[in-house]
Amino acid sequence: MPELPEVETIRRTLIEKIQNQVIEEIICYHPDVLVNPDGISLDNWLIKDIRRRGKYLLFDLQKDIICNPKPAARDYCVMMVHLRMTGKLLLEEKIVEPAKHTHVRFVLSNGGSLDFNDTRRFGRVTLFPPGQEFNDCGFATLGPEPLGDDFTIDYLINTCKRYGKSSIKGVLLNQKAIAGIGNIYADESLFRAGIFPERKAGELSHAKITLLHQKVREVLTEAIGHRGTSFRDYVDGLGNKGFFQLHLAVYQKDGDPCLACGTTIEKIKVAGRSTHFCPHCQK
DNA sequence: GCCAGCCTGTTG
DNA sequence: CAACAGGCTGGC
Repeated sequence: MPELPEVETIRRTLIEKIQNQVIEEIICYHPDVLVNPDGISLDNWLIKDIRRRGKYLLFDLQKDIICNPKPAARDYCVMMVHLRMTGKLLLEEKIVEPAKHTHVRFVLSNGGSLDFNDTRRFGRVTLFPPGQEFNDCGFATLGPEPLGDDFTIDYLINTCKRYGKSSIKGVLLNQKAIAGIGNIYADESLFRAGIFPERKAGELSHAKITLLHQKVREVLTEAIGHRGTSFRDYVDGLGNKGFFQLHLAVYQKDGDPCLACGTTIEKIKVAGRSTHFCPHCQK
């Protein structure tokens, strides 16, 4: 479900509320969802920081030891959360009965909890010893952050060359090429850049790639500004919806007139995903 | 590349 | 009832 702007919005809502809180206990209600191959302790972790990389959230945890001048490696860990399609992280102010699809609960020192809830159960919470999060191969092979300095026009030109036979939409969705773009923002970026989603990446002119680079950053930045897209069930860490669905041009707009030219928006399948585009504006 | 598979829920 | 859903992996 959530793409970069949604995951970033969740990160921001959570860090404000629970940085420096202690996870007193991690309770797992469904064994598949919490992955802990190193048998990391499930209690008394101080939340030092919450970072995002692509669609992953990384919680930097430190053992809550009051006077410990020489912390050992086992006093630190990284908790990686991937929400996949329907995952949510929801703060509860008090301890309540776990919801139907709450699979992992983080009991907090403020008397509440952070609940990992995921209807389709594709998402995962994985615990790693410090620095070992790269053992998750999806994480290890992530491309650059599209809003970061490494995502340059030259990088996108070279990446389009490297994945030249693949559709440009396939490149945008490929997490090894660029981290964090999903189906909504791929379609919206391609509309703004005027590129037909099935165009081979290798055929695009440098001018078009430059425009796409700009539009990818523009769409993601605007979407973060609107706190993400709540198309079906996305909510942030406080249960609030985003607003970027009010600014979508093509995603889920098939049958509607294009706001730019009036041509009917179409829906096709590209790179295995439903794809929305304007046949007049996108070539 | 594509496509099934992982899951449950919603929509047509 | 079938088709589809914001993601990703692994097997051809």
